[in-house]
Amino acid sequence: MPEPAVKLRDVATLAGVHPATASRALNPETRLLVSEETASRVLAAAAKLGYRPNPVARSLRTRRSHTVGVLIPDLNNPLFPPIVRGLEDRLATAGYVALIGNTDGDDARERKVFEQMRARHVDGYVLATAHLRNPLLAEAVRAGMPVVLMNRIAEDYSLPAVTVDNERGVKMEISHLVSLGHRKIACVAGPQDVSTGLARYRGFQAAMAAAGLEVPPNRVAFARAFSIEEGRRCTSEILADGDGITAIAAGNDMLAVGSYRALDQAGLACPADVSVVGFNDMPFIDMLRPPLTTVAFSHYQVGTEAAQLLLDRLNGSTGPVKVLYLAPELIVRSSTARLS
Amino acid sequence: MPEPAVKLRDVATLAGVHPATASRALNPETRLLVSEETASRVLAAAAKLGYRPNPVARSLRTRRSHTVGVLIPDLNNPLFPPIVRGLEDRLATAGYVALIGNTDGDDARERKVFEQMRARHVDGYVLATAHLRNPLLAEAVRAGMPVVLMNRIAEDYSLPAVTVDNERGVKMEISHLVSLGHRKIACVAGPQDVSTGLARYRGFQAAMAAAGLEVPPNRVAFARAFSIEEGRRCTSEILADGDGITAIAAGNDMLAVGSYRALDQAGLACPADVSVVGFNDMPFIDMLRPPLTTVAFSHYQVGTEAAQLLLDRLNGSTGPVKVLYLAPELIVRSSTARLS
DNA sequence: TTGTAGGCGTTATCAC
DNA sequence: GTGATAACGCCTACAA
Repeated sequence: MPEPAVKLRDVATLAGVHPATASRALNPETRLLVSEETASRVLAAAAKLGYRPNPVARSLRTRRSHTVGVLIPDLNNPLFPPIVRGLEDRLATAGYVALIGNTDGDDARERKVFEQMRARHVDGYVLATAHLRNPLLAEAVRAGMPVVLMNRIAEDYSLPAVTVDNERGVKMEISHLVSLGHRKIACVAGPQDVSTGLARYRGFQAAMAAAGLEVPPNRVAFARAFSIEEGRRCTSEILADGDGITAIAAGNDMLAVGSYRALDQAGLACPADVSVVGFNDMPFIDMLRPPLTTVAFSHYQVGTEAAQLLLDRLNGSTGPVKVLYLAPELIVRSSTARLS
Repeated sequence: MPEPAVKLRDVATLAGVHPATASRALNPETRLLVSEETASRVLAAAAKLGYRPNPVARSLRTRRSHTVGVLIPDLNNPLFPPIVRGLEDRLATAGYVALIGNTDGDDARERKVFEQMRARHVDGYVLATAHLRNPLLAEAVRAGMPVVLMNRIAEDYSLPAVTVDNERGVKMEISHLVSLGHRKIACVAGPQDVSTGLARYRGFQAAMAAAGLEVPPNRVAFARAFSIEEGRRCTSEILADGDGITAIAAGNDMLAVGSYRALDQAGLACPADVSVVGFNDMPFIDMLRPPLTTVAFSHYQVGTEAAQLLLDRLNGSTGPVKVLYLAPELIVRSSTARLS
């Protein structure tokens, strides 16, 4: 007995009005078109019957699904759950739901998911997939779909976006290391075809230059992915060079964990021999030994702000494109120590 | 220019057939009702125009949204991302998408999310919310909605479910500890109004009894939540009793981390003084110091199996209710050591 | 202020 | 095998 499902007509009948009138009474936007008395009669009838508008029929009519597509590389990356929650929570307050799609950093898969979402008539997209050049962007914009970027920005500032200020975050880390006496600071940079990888590497170079410090090429290594293994590999390479570095700035926390591994393997202690900093302050990273010094920002807020930016577009706001930079915060833990 | 959107009628026109015929040709289920020749003509026309069926219209007509509601306590719990991915991946192969709802363990919020999903006409539910007694279940079943449980089972086996064999997992841990010479084993149990908390506590008592070991009440503490802080509190209580325990079986990995903290505070070393085991083998738990001995199972598979169970129901399968117990695996790391 | 009528795009049920 | 027709539930010009 899958419940008869009460529809608008039933409400109208019970209230003794025409369905059209009931529709107007039920919709806050049009309620003022109806006499207060009938309106309350309709509302009462609806409540009594437990009426729930059929969103499918409504969507067919209004051509809005109240659904947004969210593309992320991988939900298993601990960075994303809080972001997604922020998104969903904020979207929910406006009656929207999120369709989550994982791309695994694979362009083909990304396109497929994108198309499936389009087929489902999502009203807009939130993209957190990080590859810098991406034809999807142009395509979505051309199709008139509202798009918001997360954790990356469009090179030409042509799209609304929310991201942490990566450059500033790295600068805070380098200042911290320098204040501890470190001079020979290495960089385990993230992939350079990814927005965050590039921005943080640039930030590193800028911060070092600002501190008047040299960065010989043998103190920089580029990871092919934000993974522990790549962090380990890059760090090992740098250590093998025998340049006597005393600190490592990793492109994110995962790479920093890889640095831990490499130091272990090389018989070096953190922070006694080498200090390490990460980026992101991802969940549980404070449980490591030693707890990692890193840059934090509100992941949840990235989600809520991105949702808000999209909702603004969805509501027809047509103002200038907003790009939000969230403030980074240096979290000093025990992976950094004064140079002795 | 939000693209004119090609519809069925356009395809029909181009193929020179009636929309109804085009519909039949396009739908694999009904294609055999149409001559092969016209079918291919329609298909060609559709391809040429880039036709995408409007799922909203289709849903209105067929009364199936190809959408399922997934209720979980909190996406930020690292256990869930892999489960959700398993779900989504499997559902996607059948053309379904998941709507994720976080309940935060709050019954009121759970009901709200449940209702919102119902309003969106989800075709079924996957519930991973853990509270044992839950009126939602009866309600959903009464409404004729397919429901599958994850990480818990219905007490009377009345609903399809996927879960790890908690009792067996705990038994493996206790056997492991006993084989290392431990006898005074404490239990930091999870909340008893939660399926996994209860099952693992029962498993603990059963395993201890089977090993012929006593469990005085002062060696058991019940956490009010699966949190680090509760694990710390419970462990501290047990330690304060001065009973000289040599091992702790925690209700899950978070509680085990709390045990680490409490041991630290008490000036005890793990595993030198006290061995600790967790449950779940959650992501990144192997990065702790010391790496945690725990019980693993495929989280991803929990998701895929649950999805499959639901799809079976959705496809009208009406066989007996299946309850799947995934095999647990003991992962021995460095938090357990031979009693010296 | 309220009723009428038509249509959103698709599919199910008839006829032919 | 194919075409015609109606209906899924709702919204919105337009008319009254």
